[in-house]
Amino acid sequence: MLTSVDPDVIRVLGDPLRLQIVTLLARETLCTTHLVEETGARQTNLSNHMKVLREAGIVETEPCGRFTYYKLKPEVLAGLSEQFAALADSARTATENKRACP
Amino acid sequence: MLTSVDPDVIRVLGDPLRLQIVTLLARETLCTTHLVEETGARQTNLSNHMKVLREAGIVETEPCGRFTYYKLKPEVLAGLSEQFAALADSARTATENKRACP
DNA sequence: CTCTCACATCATCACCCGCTGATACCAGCG
DNA sequence: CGCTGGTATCAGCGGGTGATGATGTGAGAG
Repeated sequence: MLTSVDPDVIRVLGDPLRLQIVTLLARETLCTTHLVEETGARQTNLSNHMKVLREAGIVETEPCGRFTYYKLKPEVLAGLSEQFAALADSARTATENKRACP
Repeated sequence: MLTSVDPDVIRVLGDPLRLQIVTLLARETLCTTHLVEETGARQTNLSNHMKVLREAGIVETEPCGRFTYYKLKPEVLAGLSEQFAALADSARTATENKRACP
């Protein structure tokens, strides 16, 4: 399969702050306040990034009183892992598949 | 390990054109001319992206006469795959690790 | 030797994107 | 209820980034 990885998800994870958020969320479920403390970013900035992550389907929200908890969707990361593994696998055999010079 | 994935590599792969290039190179080793044909992008544009991919350590160049062949470095993709797998694994158990509301 | 082609580099421009401040919304609590 | 605090949304600004054209370099053909 010519499974090209979904560029959107990768682009979303390409931002350093968002990647930090994802790394934090991979350890524990956190709410916005915690993320503000951990990252040092402004709340409004965080909220923006969380929206991006939400729309990319990487995180889920879970309201708890007036707090909003975020947790990762492991299957998305697992999917990425698989797709990269497939690319790596394909790349290993591609070294010999050299198209002729024109 | 709190192996946060390298943001640089991911950001490089976040660009749709570069991801297309990587997908193509995962199938066969190609030179710039082939990539121009396949992607429809300008040569100078391609060369820019190839430079980015080269500096990110994702591809290797192999001169062949006056042509330059590019091939992927599978270990980079494999590393990404592992790191995402680790994140996904960690995320699966993180759902219960909910930090208390402040 | 010279000319041509493949490729890389440089400088420039325009545009997208993330950061910021202001503001609206919603849930508890008194 | 009204107030307070946590969160989301919106408009605007500035910097980073990708696309483009001109130019340089090096290898092979004639």
